Parts: sequence; structure tokens; C-alpha cells
Amino acid sequence: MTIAAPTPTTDATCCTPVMGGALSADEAERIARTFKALGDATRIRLLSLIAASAGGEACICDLTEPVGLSQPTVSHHMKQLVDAGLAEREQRGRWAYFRVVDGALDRAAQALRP
Amino acid sequence: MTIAAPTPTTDATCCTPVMGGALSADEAERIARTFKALGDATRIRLLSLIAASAGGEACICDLTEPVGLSQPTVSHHMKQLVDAGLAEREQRGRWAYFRVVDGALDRAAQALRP
DNA sequence: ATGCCGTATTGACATTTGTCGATGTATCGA
DNA sequence: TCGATACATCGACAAATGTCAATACGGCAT
Repeated sequence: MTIAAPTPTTDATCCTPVMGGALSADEAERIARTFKALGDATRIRLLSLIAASAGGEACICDLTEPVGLSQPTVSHHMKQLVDAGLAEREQRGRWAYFRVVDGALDRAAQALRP
Repeated sequence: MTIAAPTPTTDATCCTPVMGGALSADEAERIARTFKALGDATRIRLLSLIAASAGGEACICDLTEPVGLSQPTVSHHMKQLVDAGLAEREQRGRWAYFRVVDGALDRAAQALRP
């Protein structure tokens, strides 16, 4: 058998542009999934905070206070971002470090161009 | 008194990048508002359909059948897109013509760039 | 082994969102 | 003037979403 599909869960939209050609329902669904993850002010702040952190990474404990929300809520939002392919998680000791997936926002932006 | 504020309702996000500098709650809110409008597959299809239409414009009656939803629902989605500054509406006779606001998607994309 | 600390998960809840049918409004043609 | 057409608005409803407190999980230090 062939190599099992990676089943990336993560989308990151990639490449089908909204303009220039009517989109199928599936294509639109994929694109919308990424933007839905970006359609919340808290998640936008989280991405921004992570990117602005030293080393481009941050743990939940670094993020809870700046956004003023509970730890479970921040954890929930980070899971959304990871599932959307916009952030990645790395367990290191007892901390979970998150970073913005390289190029993910660029790919999302490309869906909005010609 | 001074000229009344235009109260543009329309945002179109414009220019504050998510990366490079932690965002304030207000900035994040403004950015998220645009992406929330883009976070629905139907609205993505509507934008795509309008852009792909002759003259870059379409009326509700042109859009209802392709997306397979009721006229009120399509009208509702178009209002969302207009309020977000992504589409513009022009009443012509008894038809309401919609087009994608020029540069709006580009500005949204710029919020995702370095 | 025990306890602490950072996260994830669960359950609950209020709010928001997407959708429709019914109805209102404005415009055009006969 | 009347009816038909295109669209918006209203009211209702189910589903999804954001949030928290409580709890469970896993790694680390003692």
C-alpha cells in the first residue's frame, strides 16, 4: 500500500484564490476555515503576542495575563489556531510552547490576492 | 459644530500588521472583524461569484441559485460583507448590484504580512 | 512516593450566528 | 391603478462559539 495520508488536520488554506474564478463549495470551505480562525480578536492578539515574543515562541502562561482571559480559554484558542494550521505546539518539559507556523499567514493572504 | 463623523461602519482592516509588534485589543478587534466576515464558506463563495461575474458585479438574484440558499439568507450575507467593507452595494432600478470593494481584500491580506 | 506546577479536557452557560418563512417596501410594466 | 418583481427586514429556531470553574493529566523536584 502507499504511504498513509498524513491527515494534516491543518489547512493553512493555501493557494486557491478567492478572486479569479468561482470557487467550489469545498474550496470555499477550506478557505473559510482559515479565516474563521482569524476572525476572533483574542486569537489575533495571541498570534501577535507569540510573534512578538523572544524567539518567536511563547507558552500559555505567557499569554494568559496579556489577553486577560482564563488559562482554559487561552488553551482552547491555541488549539483552534493549531487545528487551523496557523500555530504549532511543542511540548518542552511541562510547558507547551507555541509559535506561528512559518508562511501560514502568507499562504492565507495569498488566497485574497488575484 | 464640526462635521459629523462619517461613521463608516466599513472597516477593511487596513494596515496594522498582525506580526511585528503586539497588537492592542482595539487593533485586534478591527482586524478580526474583517476576517470574521471572511470566515464563512458562503460569503467566500459570494465574493468569488461576484468577482467572476461579467462586469465584476452581480445582483442577489444572480447569487441565490449558485449558493443554494434562500434570498433572505443571501441578502443577509451580503449585508455582512458590505458592513465589513469588503463589498459595496448600488441600487439600480429594482436590482441591487454588488461588487467587491477595490483593494479591500488586498488591505486585508496586508494585515497578515510581516 | 508525594506534591506542585503548567496544560488540557469536561461540563455548563449565555451569546452569537446561519438559516428559513412570512411580511414589508420600493420600482417597474401593463 | 394594479400586479409583479427584487430586495430588505422581522421573528423564530437550531447550531456553533466564547467563556469560565472544576477537574484530570503529565512532568518535575523534593
